[in-house]
Amino acid sequence: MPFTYEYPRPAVTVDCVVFGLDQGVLQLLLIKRNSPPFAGCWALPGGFVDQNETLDAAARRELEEETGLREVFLEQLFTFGDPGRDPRGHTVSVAYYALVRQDRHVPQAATDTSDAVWYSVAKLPKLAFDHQRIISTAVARLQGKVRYQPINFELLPRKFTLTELQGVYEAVLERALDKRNFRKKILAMGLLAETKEKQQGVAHRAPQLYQFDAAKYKKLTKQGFNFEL
Amino acid sequence: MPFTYEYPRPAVTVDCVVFGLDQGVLQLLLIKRNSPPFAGCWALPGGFVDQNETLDAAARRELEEETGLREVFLEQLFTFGDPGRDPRGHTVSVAYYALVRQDRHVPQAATDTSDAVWYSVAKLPKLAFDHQRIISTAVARLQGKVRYQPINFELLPRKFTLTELQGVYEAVLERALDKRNFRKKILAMGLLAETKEKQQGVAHRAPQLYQFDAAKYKKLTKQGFNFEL
DNA sequence: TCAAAAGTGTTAACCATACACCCATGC
DNA sequence: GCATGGGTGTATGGTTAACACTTTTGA
Repeated sequence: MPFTYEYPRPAVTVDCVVFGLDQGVLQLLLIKRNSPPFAGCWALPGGFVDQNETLDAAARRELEEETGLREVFLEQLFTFGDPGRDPRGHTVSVAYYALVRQDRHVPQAATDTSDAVWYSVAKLPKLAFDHQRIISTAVARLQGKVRYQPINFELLPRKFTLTELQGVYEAVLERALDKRNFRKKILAMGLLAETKEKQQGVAHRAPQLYQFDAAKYKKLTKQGFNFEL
Repeated sequence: MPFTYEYPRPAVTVDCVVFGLDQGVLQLLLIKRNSPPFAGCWALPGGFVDQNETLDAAARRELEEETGLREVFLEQLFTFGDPGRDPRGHTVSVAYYALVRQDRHVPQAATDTSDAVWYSVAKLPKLAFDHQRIISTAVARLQGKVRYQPINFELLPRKFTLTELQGVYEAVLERALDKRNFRKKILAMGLLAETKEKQQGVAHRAPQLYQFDAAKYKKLTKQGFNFEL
């Protein structure tokens, strides 16, 4: 069933840069393309925006369809619309980035069409379209955002150790941080609540588990509090 | 001449939030709409993206067509795509924000169709579509960006006094800054070059005029320098 | 008892803030 | 000579950065 308009329209798609963490290494979820263009290449999960669908909804739908992931942290990144970026014709892509908790990682191998695979951000394969550029934009955004918004928690399980948290910052920022200073600072903010649990089954002193207190963060933010590194 | 596609496509537009400065007050450039929907309402300059046109090019083209402004600072802001935002049908708008130098301000009253008028950001009229929301997003972005990128210079003439520059920061951030600390900090960065000129014809000590040294900024940035407030 | 990571304080350098008076100019 | 904004320095408190050893646990 064809759709006709008085003026030409570019196609509108969404693409998702999905960040995850494995063994303290920043990973990205990619999809193997089965059909042209770029058949056999790796690409970001994404697809066309449906009629009367919000952009956020389209991104979430495509993410679930292609990777099985849902209820993740998702934010709009940037819109890419260079005419040459898709050989099939003028396509405007609204890019999103997502952060996936470590314990939800597993991309249901089940999803019919596609193999979704985690790749270390440091060693990405050749990518379809301008997806390499989208990823670079996403990494830069994440590095910037992490300094003034507590979003790194979205990459860890609900309960985590301070060392794990520090590891996320180090993975994202690509530099080492001082352990004592990091703990001092992050605890001084009062956004972490100790749980009564300690990590089990490690061959060394069992570390304390903490939880991020989102309600407290919201409250402090309203009072003009500023999260900083 | 109709254009036909296999699947429905939203229309794609660009909208520009144009910031200017008048007597130290932050202003916005708005267009009076002549035709429905929202005839008689004020709106952001903008329009449809042409076939095989980049988004940036579309934004610049619309800006020039509707306001006569060209060669301004222009950056992508955010993309708004809620299905209800345009009563004519599903329309995705890629919003941009622009900063206009004070000495280029004058929106050629000449541009045929439209009256473009500067409004103080503090006292905006009722706006068409979701343009109020786009503007709020732009103001928030500008306030954030100004702290870590030297973009405020784009709102001043090429040569300006430190008091003028401080005024821009105060207008954008909506709070007073300490004169001595501001000067110390901004001069310490070494991004301002004294010119040999002083401001003329003022009924008090003639202030020194400065210029922003973009080349130096670029060089320092490459070396890892970080502009901060 | 060894290996492995957890946890913990102090000091010194730097940076941010607060604050008030004299200066040059045009009218 | 007066009104107007331009221009300048210091002291204090707070923040960041650098740095090493003891503790707990499981194997």
